[in-house]
Amino acid sequence: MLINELSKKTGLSIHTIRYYENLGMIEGLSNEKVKSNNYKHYNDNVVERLEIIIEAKEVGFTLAEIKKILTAWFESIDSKPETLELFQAKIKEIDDKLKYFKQTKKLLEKVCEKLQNDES
Amino acid sequence: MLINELSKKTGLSIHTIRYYENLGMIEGLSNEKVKSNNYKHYNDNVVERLEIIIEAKEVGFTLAEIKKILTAWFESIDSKPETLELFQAKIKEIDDKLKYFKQTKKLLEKVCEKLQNDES
DNA sequence: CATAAGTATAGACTATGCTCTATACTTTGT
DNA sequence: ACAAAGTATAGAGCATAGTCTATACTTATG
Repeated sequence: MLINELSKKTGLSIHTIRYYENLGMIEGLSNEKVKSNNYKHYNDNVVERLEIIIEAKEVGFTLAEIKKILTAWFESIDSKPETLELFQAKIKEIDDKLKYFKQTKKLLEKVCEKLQNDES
Repeated sequence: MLINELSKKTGLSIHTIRYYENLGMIEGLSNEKVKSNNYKHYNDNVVERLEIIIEAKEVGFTLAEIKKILTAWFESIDSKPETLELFQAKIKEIDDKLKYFKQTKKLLEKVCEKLQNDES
């Protein structure tokens, strides 16, 4: 598929997709033999990668971190112990964040109660 | 307490604290009657506010959003239905994030497994 | 009492993550 | 064939959240 279709499938803007491609997070290939243009073609793996990017961004990973996740997951070149440690640390971070989320949810619920009481 | 002590208590840099103060998220008062300077004094309420800021930032709230949380919690001026709705929407967002967190944690655990298998 | 350390203010600078514009080329539809 | 739409590349611009520097004043210390 071309970038337009990829954009529609993922909900990401064409600009954003190109930005991610410039960062080396995804890669489209231009079919040099057949075509006179250099339009890039993206396969389903790219969709999968973008979906992981979206999900990981949602929980606060930086693009640099997500790039490492993708490399470890799809390329598995980077199987140094350091990388394993990085991800184990990240799992711990996620557990911490879960704690914070629950605290903040409680805080917000208290705020809501307070607002409702003030109103009545 | 002065800004230096506040910085030490919260772990935030003096620069960051002043940045938050410029945004109107916290307020220090200079004791105009007694002193010749305009050094600002911060009370324990400011520490509390900064701790809320740190916690809420941790779970991905923007500073603008956190400012509203603080206003609703401490000033309770802003008890418009809109504000209540904002926070109820935020609680829903947090629930969504919890879902994403669990997914991402699973992904990372799989990545770790994969890395460990490749190594062996 | 001189000097080092702390404080205030304004503004410049940085990093991240987009977002948009300009330019140029390619393809598609009528 | 010609206009409209799609694509590529480079680079400018923007929002958020700091971070740092310069300047100037105040306070504390040997």
